[in-house]
Amino acid sequence: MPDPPRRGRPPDEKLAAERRRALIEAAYAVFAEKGYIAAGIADIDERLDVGRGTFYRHFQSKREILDHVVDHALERFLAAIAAEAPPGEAGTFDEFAGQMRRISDRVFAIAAAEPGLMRLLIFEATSIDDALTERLLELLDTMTATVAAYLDHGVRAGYLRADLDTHVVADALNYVLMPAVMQMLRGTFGPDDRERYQHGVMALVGDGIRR
Amino acid sequence: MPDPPRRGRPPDEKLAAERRRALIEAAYAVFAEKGYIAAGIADIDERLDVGRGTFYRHFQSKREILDHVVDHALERFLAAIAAEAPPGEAGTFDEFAGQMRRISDRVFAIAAAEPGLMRLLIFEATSIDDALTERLLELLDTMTATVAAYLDHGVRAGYLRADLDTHVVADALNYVLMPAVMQMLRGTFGPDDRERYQHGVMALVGDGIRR
Amino acid sequence: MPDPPRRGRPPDEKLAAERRRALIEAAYAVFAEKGYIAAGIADIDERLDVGRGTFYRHFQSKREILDHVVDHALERFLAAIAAEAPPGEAGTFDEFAGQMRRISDRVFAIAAAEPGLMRLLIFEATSIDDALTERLLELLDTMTATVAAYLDHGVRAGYLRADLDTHVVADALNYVLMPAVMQMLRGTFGPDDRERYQHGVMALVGDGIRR
Amino acid sequence: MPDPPRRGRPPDEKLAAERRRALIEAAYAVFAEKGYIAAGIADIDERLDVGRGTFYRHFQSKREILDHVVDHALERFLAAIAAEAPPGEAGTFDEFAGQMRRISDRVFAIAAAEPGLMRLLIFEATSIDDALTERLLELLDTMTATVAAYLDHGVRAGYLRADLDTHVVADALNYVLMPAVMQMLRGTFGPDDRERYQHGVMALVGDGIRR
DNA sequence: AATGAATGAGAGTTCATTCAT
DNA sequence: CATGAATGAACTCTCATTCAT
Repeated sequence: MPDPPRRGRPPDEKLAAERRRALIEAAYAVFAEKGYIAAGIADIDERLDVGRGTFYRHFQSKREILDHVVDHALERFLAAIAAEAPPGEAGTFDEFAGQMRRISDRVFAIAAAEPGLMRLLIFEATSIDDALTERLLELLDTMTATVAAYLDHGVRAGYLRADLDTHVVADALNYVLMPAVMQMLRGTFGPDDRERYQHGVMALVGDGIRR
Repeated sequence: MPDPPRRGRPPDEKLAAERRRALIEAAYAVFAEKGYIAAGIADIDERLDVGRGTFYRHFQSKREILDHVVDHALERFLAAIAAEAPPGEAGTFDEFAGQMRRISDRVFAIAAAEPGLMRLLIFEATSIDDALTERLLELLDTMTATVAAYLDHGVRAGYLRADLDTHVVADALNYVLMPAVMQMLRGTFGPDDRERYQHGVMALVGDGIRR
Repeated sequence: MPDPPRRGRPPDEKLAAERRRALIEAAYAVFAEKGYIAAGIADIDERLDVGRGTFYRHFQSKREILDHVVDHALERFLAAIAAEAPPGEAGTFDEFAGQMRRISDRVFAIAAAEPGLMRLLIFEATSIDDALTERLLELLDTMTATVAAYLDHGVRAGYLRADLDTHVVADALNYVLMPAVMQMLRGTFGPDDRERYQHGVMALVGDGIRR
Repeated sequence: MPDPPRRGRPPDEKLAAERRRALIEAAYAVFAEKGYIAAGIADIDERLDVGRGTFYRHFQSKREILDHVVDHALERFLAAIAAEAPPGEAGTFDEFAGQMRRISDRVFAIAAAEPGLMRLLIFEATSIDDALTERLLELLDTMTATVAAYLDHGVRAGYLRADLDTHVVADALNYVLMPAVMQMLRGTFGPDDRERYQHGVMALVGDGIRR
């Protein structure tokens, strides 16, 4: 005999998941707009026009939903990096430069689309929690390690200088994105500026790392 | 008609100015330690052992004193840069490199001495206020403009590449300090790391900008 | 006109009654474990693995089911007393003492088996409601009246002192159980203590009431 | 030179102490009326017509002020006992009986004056906190130990039975007050009832413990 | 001029109860 | 008839700010 048909309204897990998603989205929007600390649970509820307690059906606390918002964001960054072909694909410096270019394009695209998210991640995280700060720093470490892997391959393949301190260079390359990101937050950074910026950095760094 | 002569003991303006200074200093220490948001007016008052209301005799709000604290901090950064000999002094690339090195030494020294201040400026400012964010970004602009002036001189003097996009390079140079600053905030960045970092960056960038 | 014959499956009254019973039992367990105030409707529902709303199909409020839980408990106490042979059965003081002993044994047994229930009845009831307090006090009155009936019989039968204030003595006898009950709630009252306690009380009171 | 005169409004510790006292009193009244759990901080504030935050200037939490309310109450009980002449003063059974009588008079007086307090202590304490329950049980232990000391003296002095289990009897004597206290909470226990009760208990117990 | 007691809006969170499905 | 998602009032507690002294 199969499971007896359960009485009543089925738990509709899709609905619950959808609510969670909607709440995370609303929280993301509110956090991005006002900042995590200034934002209130009420702002999130009002954005969805739900009651005060609904939030707490789905998340234990304000702090918890922040983790989900951050998860969401980190996944996007990691995807932006992982979408690129692996280091081994590049046989020449120009191919390598193309890889770097595409990764930075994707990061820029995220920053352009979601400046509030960047602010939340880069600037507010450290005010909130050691755990959160640590997660963010781990993301940066991951990005550094990824770029370092591309550099290491370049050294082995012979198109980058043998004496590169690849870890330092990778760190610097990552952070070199920051002035552009910060100018995006100001709203004074259009596609032309971005083009100019990427080109300038490559011209600057290119000779420094090329063999 | 001039102000009528005031009766009684004149309000001691020097004393009031001193109080203000002391309050700003205390606020500086408290904000650096706990962060602006987590800090309370009470913390500031207690540090000076004055009553709760005294604060409001000298400042209109918590937000107002933050401006003065930030003034204080920005001055230090600007002084760190201004202390260096003007661009015109450097006649060779090596002299220029020495200038850059000394500026970055001073910035590192501030960051090492006052990590809380860095956190406040870099990470918390944007959570608080658009006006404050704007001020911070202006500081970055000033730093960029300053470094760009050194670069422009180098181009004119002939020891830097003629085709440098000096503004972009200056931006990037400034932000290249950031990974180091962030690692300082984590407490995982000793003097050796700093030496290695500065050296690595210079090796990387040197060839890129030198003529 | 009689009720028109209902269409469809008749509401299964037996099933509904069973649900009620199960809910009361679950509430009993939950209230005994966590206390009425700390307990939530959710705890009751979860214990039966039913939905949140089911509770409200059978009871109007948290307060209402408490009445039923208390009913249940009071019945057990009354049964503990009623199980004893009626006063008329005892012809001698020793027989009377045996009756008292057996009644107190039964009350102790309930307390030992269900300390949470005792806590609910004795200590929490009065925090909740005047109506509930009143019901509890009526139980005590009933117990007093029952014991007084045993005493009255003993006076008439001649084995107890003629000048006993039977109501006062009955009251006192009931409450003399309390120190033991309270020590049970503390967990510092084993069977030996109970034996010693009952024996001590009987030695104390025996001479006071015996003719 | 003496301490320089401090500027500003002096801390006026008397005022603060008075506020504390007033708050404890208000809390006592509110807790006695509605019970600790049902009472809100707002009730206390409104009773004194002060703002919401004033409470928290003087007490860290709702739980903390309860401790002070309970302190207050326990002191009264201990004073009621300590006011009696020490055990050694009684040379005869009648003098001993007088001592017991006066102690119980004082306890009754407290219960009559403050039924809500009794309810709070006896009935609600155990719902709140293990720490509070423990404190209450310690009070009961103290009362038991005190009465046991009177009994022990009586045994040594020869006017009480040599084979008394003094601890058990003391426990029972203490709790024998309870029916009266509970009836006071119902408001159905006037001075006559009390007289009758005390007399009845003494008649009952007197023969049981007297030599 | 300085004090610190007082304020009260607003925060995050809980939970008995309702009701669309 | 059962369900469980949704509700929202009420809770305890915080803290920037005010003001009588």
